[in-house]
Amino acid sequence: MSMKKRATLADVAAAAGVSKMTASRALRGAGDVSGSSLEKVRQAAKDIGYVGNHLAMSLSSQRSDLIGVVVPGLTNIVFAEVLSGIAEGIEGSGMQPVFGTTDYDPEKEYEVIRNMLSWNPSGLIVTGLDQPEETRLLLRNADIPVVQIMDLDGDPVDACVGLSHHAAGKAMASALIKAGRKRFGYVGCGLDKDTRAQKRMAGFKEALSQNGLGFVDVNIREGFSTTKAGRDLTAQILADHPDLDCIYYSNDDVAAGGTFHCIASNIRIPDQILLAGFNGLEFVESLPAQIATSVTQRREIGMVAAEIIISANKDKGKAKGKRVEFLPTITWDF
Amino acid sequence: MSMKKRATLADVAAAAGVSKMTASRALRGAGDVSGSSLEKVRQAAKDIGYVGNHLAMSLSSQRSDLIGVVVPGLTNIVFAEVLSGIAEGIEGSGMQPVFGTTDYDPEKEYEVIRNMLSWNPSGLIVTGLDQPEETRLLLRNADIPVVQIMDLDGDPVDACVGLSHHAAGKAMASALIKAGRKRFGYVGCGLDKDTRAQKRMAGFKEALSQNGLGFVDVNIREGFSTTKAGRDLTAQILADHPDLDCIYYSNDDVAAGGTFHCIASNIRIPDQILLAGFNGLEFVESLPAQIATSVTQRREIGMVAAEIIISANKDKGKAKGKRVEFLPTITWDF
DNA sequence: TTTGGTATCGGTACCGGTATCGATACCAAG
DNA sequence: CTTGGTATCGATACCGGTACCGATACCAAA
Repeated sequence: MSMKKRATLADVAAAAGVSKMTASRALRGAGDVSGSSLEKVRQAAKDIGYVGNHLAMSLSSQRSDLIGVVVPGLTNIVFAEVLSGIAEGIEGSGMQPVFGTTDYDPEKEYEVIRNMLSWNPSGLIVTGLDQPEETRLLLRNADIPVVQIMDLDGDPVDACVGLSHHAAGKAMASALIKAGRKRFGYVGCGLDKDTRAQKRMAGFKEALSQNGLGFVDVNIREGFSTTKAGRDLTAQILADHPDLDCIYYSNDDVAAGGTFHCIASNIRIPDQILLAGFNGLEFVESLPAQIATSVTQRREIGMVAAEIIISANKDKGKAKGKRVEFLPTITWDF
Repeated sequence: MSMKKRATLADVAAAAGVSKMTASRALRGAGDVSGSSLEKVRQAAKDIGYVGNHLAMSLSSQRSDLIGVVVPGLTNIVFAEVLSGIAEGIEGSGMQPVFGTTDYDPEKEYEVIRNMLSWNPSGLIVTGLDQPEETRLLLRNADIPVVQIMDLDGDPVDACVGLSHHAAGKAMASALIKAGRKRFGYVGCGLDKDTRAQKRMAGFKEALSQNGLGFVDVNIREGFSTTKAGRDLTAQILADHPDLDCIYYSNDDVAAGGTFHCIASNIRIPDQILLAGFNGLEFVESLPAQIATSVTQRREIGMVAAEIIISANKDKGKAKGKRVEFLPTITWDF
């Protein structure tokens, strides 16, 4: 039973009493097949339990129904949500996502992309715009639609979908200044590798200095963004500077930790101190204390990226160099 | 430039002055190649920028370096972490994960698995044990290693890695009873589809009734597990039963919402009420109030599943029917 | 009746690799 | 000098589909 090889198109054709080609056309819904043989082939395929072989199909037709997705990692819910959006975007198109993670390591990213290209994917979705030139060359020469996501601050290889993190940081700073805050701290994780968090911080800093302000203190840790790190770093920065009236965090996970520290230490939010994160994760609105955040459209970014690739495959050159911006909105009733 | 087709093995062979076969052997590190031609081929490949074609390789060698992963969805961090573990487990093996989401829909699951099989994957990782018979047949006939993950309560098709949710629910109930709690409530989301949450609840209920206890109230909502739902449902159940001294949640996300409600409403945790979740997500230990949870090893489950598939491919039949249990531990200083 | 167009089908040559096996060269042993 | 073993290499036949083009049948128009 298990020794029996999987049925091939030839088996189906034989069972239906037609040629391989007719069987192929019938199952694909390509034309030039009479109603009667179409029915015969379909029935035969069902009887035999024919499954088809994407490998052979892709090789011979030179296109692969595979979409490569490259993200830094999946420990952060943000990229999981992007993947989820991609999965939704390709729904019904018959495509399959293949993914690879880079751990924010450019060399690993290069290898992952290289490896993906060897599957002849119909498109590539890559996180960020800050690839080294060697990687960009790889992408450009791939001759398939490439969509870079999550970031708009930079020079895209082809299409891109996302937001300007620099602008997002700047906007948040402006909002916080307008809210009357004066003594700013910054708390973050993984700033050494996460270029988008760097850009937000830079934008934030720029807006501060345009208003004659600056960070009173900056507390950064390497490694993953965790709630625990946020709580610890916040305790630390507030021990050093009890008079801070605002902290900007690298993202909501870290900001949540800050929130928890303040609640546990009876520091009143937002009267005494205002906390601001980034992403607009689901739990933020339910926190027992209100914090500010920039809501990003992660699912939508994934969806649109997937759709661009699909439409670029249907209509060659259609989405060339397309650029889609999802402006983040700041949640806070200033 | 972009019209130029990708270099093939034949191009490399020509450039190196050897036959296709020798080039193939050289690049794969298979034997029967002299040092000099090995060097020539490697150099030629590098010069040309040869990338290789997994499609052709897989088709001709009849194995595919692809591992199919089927999860309910990626909106929940739990499955994202499993994927992350899988990515780590296959690190360095040259395999690539392809994933598909089912949205807890059995029919969609069937289609996704079917579609994946057509890529001739070297293995399949599928979430849960509760597939309908038709799907099980598909998996059994696939004649590749299949690992079902996250659940052990049931009859696996082949190998399985995970935990008993029924036992986990029971264990949590026992612990809470031992802690002196008497009036139990239950709050959950998506119980209609999530069979593992159902099993936890059933186990919990069983332990309660073995101790002459029961749920005072149960508040369930369809749809995703969100913090907001947890907060709302908790407010509701406590409005109806202000005297509950313990609530069991379908998972940590929902439990976090409950925690936030209690903090915002000045309900003392854990004196007045003890909250218990499931999963042991990272943020739980940093919450401003201590809640109980069962810590599951999600990354490890993914890693081990991936490793089983890899070893099963190296050593045919090696991991047949293997079963690995990751006992969850309850975090609470009872 | 001849001509030509349309609908339906099948033969053949690939797609880009690998498995298999036979060929060749070269050297040590008999 | 013959024999046999080992190292190296290439020709050929696939893997399971699809693209391309030619063949056939049938019917309407000339």
